[in-house]
Amino acid sequence: MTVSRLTPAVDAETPAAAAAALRERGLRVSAARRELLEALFAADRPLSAEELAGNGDVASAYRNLEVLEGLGLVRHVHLGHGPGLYHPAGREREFVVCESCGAVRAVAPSELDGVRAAVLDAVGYRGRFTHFPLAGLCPACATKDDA
Amino acid sequence: MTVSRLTPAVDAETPAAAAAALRERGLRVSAARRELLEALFAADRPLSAEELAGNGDVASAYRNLEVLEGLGLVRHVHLGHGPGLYHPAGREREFVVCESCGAVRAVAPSELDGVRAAVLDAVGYRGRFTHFPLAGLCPACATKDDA
DNA sequence: ATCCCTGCAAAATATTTGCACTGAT
DNA sequence: ATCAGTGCAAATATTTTGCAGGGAT
Repeated sequence: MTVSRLTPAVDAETPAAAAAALRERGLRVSAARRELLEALFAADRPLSAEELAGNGDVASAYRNLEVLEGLGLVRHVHLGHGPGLYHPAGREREFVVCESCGAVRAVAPSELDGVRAAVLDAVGYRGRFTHFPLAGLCPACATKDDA
Repeated sequence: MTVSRLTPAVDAETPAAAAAALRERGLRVSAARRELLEALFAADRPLSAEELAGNGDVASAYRNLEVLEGLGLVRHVHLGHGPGLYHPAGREREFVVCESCGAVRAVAPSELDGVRAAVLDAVGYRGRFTHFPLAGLCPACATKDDA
């Protein structure tokens, strides 16, 4: 998927709202999709396709997540070496990860505006930490200075 | 490898120096390792294990890169979804990648000290962009505002 | 001579794709 | 009734691991 990056977040706050968004586009709301959305919105953290598939088919989960991401209903983030992790796009979040202990902080984008300004100043890029997180050492690991 | 993150960079500037570092630790300098180091130091950009293996065995390339990384002679970076890319650790670099066009900037760590300060201020982490790059939109893509 | 390293095969992990059938509309 | 979506199998991509033979020391 390339289009997902170009699609603005759709602020669907519930599985029902997301289902409605699917129907609006002429897409179908199957049992698998309903269960996927249910799991997605119930979670308090980003989940892998495997976790989201539950009993169901993982390949379908990937396909459906791709569709939902294309519609801007869902996003995924890569926190380290594991599988991509999916979450509702409406919950606008950016991620900070500790490379030593793996601790993840999910923060509101506004919390990283100072970082964005510094990145712009340093290299001219507009920093975005939704797909790949900001990496570093958390306070505890930085103190241990073992990394 | 977990140890690689804990190992300081060794400033070997040539394949011969790296080979010497291997011998110092009682490790052997095989043809495969020599060729690997040759390719690694000759490259002007980080290369994948596959590229570095050339004709040789990819599994051995991975194993050897892991060893070299454990000694602090080599590092790898993940720029997007492809394979990890390896480069000599002596060339201290951090990476900035455009999520839209894939453009990569390799910069001296000092260029990102301002960013590090902002990250520390915002979330208390010590930013490090050697293993996972700083992600965002390059000036051209940010202007197109298509992402 | 020792034993680290190699090369091949196979497994593990993450993701994608082909295909025939089924179910949402 | 149509055709998007499902579930299974298989392919693809990246990386790791087991093993027996070979080469660096």
